[in-house]
Amino acid sequence: MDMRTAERKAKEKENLRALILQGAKRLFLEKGIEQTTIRGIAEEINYSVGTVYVYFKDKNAILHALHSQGFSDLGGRFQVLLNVRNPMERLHTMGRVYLQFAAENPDMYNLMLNVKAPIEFLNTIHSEEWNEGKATFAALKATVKDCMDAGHFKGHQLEPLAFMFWSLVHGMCSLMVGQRIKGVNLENPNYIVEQAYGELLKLMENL
Amino acid sequence: MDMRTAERKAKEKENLRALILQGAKRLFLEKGIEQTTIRGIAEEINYSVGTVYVYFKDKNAILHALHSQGFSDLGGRFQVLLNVRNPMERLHTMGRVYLQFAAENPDMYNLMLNVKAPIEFLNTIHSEEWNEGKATFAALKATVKDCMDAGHFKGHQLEPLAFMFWSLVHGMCSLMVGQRIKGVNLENPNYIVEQAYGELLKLMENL
DNA sequence: GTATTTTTTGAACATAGTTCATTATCTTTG
DNA sequence: CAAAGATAATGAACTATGTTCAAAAAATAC
Repeated sequence: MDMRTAERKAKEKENLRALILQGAKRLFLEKGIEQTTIRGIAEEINYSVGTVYVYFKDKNAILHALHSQGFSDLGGRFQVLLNVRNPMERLHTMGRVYLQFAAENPDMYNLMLNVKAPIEFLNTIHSEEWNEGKATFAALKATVKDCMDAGHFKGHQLEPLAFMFWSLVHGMCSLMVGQRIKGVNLENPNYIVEQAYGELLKLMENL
Repeated sequence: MDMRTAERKAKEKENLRALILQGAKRLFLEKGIEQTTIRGIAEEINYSVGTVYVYFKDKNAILHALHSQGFSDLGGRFQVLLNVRNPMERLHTMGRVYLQFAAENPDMYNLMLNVKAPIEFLNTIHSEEWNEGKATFAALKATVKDCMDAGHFKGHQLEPLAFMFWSLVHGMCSLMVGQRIKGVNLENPNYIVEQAYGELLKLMENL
């Protein structure tokens, strides 16, 4: 095959893959994960069902790709942390950015951290590395390490401590996106996450 | 209809309802939520699909009933807390019991706190009260209140603080049952939850 | 311009949840 | 006890989904 032709074809392939993903994302954000069907995606971009399966092994592969985009978005938001010099303040801001991301993209957050599909996809192929999770947790660990290097959290262990912070913030997000907050009889359900995060900061004030 | 007959019929109805739930639970624990189908449940107990729909409005109703059983189980485990007099120790133990429950019943925990179905079921009917969640959170709040009455957590607010604890422990459980822990490159993934919980206790030592 | 390769197609299959007219069973009544 | 009436159980049928794959269409090579 001609060199230029091969190049162009590769590009077209990549474009169509991106188009499918774009359609999938549109449906996903608009109607949620349940209503995002292969037929729906195909129709959205005016291709046939079969074509979708040429570019993605199965539905899990599509959901994994969307989940990766979500982490990419989140990573972009973390860029603001580069401007925060004080490590403790950076840690606080990181939590706020994370919380805000989940609040603004509940379905996407759910896909990224709760839904089984993306992880199942990794298990069916052999590489099986959850790079998105690894990178995100590494960023958190790096920030906690900076805090410790600056003399905070004396007597604590880096990894378990970082995991604890992640769990705390993820727990709030998970309860939020899983709709387990309203219905639990809170005095002030709208602000509970902010208030609870404030309690954490209070706890950490002298550490 | 005869009084005795009506009574017996009511009992038979209740029995069949329980039988369906029992079959559903068996399938659910054995094969997970995806593989628990109405047809499977019907076959498991040697009834037809239609019968299942006589006793439950839809699949969400079944999943909601299972989710309630899960909370009932968890509530049973909390009984040990009655023997723990010191409120701070009671709070710690509560967290451990909760963590252990999730570790031993990952699919059930997922159904109780992450899966949409039980909440969707509540939304379709009108009562819409998430009693299980309310009761569980109330138990946590009561314990935190005892701690505060005993002079701990000065300067904190009860409800946000309790929500923070819940989020923290739930976050660990959620990452665990959502299989987001392995694959994140931890030094010691098997003990991370225990270690992280230990970090929390360390943080709380002087509060 | 024809042959070959690549890409796209959509009918067909398996499996879900759900409905409901029909059948079977049980209860009452004369 | 037998017929009529009420209640319970049934499973075929409908819709919708993920998935496959032989065939058609389009692009490329010769």
